[in-house]
Amino acid sequence: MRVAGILLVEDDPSVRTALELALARQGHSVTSYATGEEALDHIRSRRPEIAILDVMLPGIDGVEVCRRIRKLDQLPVILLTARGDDLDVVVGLEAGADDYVVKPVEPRVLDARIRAVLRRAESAASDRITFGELMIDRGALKVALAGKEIHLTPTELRLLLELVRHPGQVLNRRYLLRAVWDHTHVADSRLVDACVQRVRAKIEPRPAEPVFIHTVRGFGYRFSPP
Amino acid sequence: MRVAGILLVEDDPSVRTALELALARQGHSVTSYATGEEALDHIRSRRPEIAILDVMLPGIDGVEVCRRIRKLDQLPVILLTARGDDLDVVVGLEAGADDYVVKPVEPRVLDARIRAVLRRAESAASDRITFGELMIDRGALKVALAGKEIHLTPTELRLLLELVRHPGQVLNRRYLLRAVWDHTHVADSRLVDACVQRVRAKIEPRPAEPVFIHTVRGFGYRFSPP
DNA sequence: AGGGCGCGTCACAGTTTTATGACACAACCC
DNA sequence: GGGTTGTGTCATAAAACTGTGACGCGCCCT
Repeated sequence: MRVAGILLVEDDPSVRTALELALARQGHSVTSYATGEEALDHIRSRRPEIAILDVMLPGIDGVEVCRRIRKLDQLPVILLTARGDDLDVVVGLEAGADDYVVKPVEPRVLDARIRAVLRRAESAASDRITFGELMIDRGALKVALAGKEIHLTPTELRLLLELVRHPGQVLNRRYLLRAVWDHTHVADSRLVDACVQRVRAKIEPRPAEPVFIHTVRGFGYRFSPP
Repeated sequence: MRVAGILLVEDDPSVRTALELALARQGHSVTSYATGEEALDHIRSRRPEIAILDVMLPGIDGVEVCRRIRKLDQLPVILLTARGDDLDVVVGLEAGADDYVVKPVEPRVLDARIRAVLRRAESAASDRITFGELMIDRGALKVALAGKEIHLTPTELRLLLELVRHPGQVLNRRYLLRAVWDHTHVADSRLVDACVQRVRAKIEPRPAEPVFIHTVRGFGYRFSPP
């Protein structure tokens, strides 16, 4: 059975607990928060596969959380709302939600929706992408250079995927530490550098003059296709 | 739903019509041509968001069309080819294609590829500002003058970004020292001047008569676009 | 015109940042 | 248990960056 890391945001404690329990019973692993702020704070380190957001939240509402998630990520989002607020549906979908579920919801229905959204997201995102000679298959988690498959270790792969997710953008070490490792590390560390070197040694035809992962002195690293 | 203006080049009428229909059904707007010449003739006026090119074409083949498109534009390109011609893949990617799809292709798969390529192109193009000939990409931390990339050191870049953040405003040295450096430096030194000078040497076409960073005697410096 | 002052310029050595390879330890797999 | 692989840390080398201060010029004021 496919299992997903779910980020749940719901302010009503009884609803939250009930959903958490139901989803856990379906085999999902759930992390939940009562407010959008908390969720946004932790989204990078927890790296969920899908977010389920109540629309009515204290502080930042679910639609706004969705909008912000979309700015950072392709993360699929399902919005939860009380029955029959049509306006919400339009706003929610405009904010980039993948699906919309009306409360109260049967756990099995929610589970089906989650799987549908994940399947869709997967088929859209799992296609391999190519940057010149480099092919990355995010579905199969495989990397190939000039048609030859290359073995990357888990950490190396996470690092590469993180860089590739933001092509052309400079990502600093702190960000990478939080995104790829679990921010449980000291701030000053050459860890990122070391891992970048390892990835370069594998994917760069000439590691001393990298064409994919560029060093931006004083700031971080940037993945940009040749 | 996101909709794209697609330029399709395919010589086989039945395949062309089928693809056109399928893509239109996914919500895209499609313009199609049977030959590369026609496509290149019209590419400027139609301004598509993405090109889908069959590799085997009478006259100029798809790879060559791709190469020529790349000379004029950043336009994303997906190549279509018959199954299993590995050589084509390499040549195609060398010509600068963004992705490569083997015929026959499921419309949904092609659609997913299109969206993936567009998403990538979009996120790569964000966060830039231009002042006349000067282009500053804050995401990629790149600066270019008249299309030519210019290397700025970290401090130079931070200084330029700080100035650019307040276009038209005069920023004094004390402010700049605190914003760009770590206010751990002596207030009176030629530090800021020296750095401004270094930036000017790189971005000003005629450093003696600056058009971007102006000196305001007695107060500080002002960035104002020409 | 003369003086005062602010600014531009420059070279370079000390400092900071990154690359690289070695190594130790942990996790994992027979 | 013995070997293999993955990962974080460190030492060192190499490269790049930057502060400094002296000097000269030109602007501005009287």
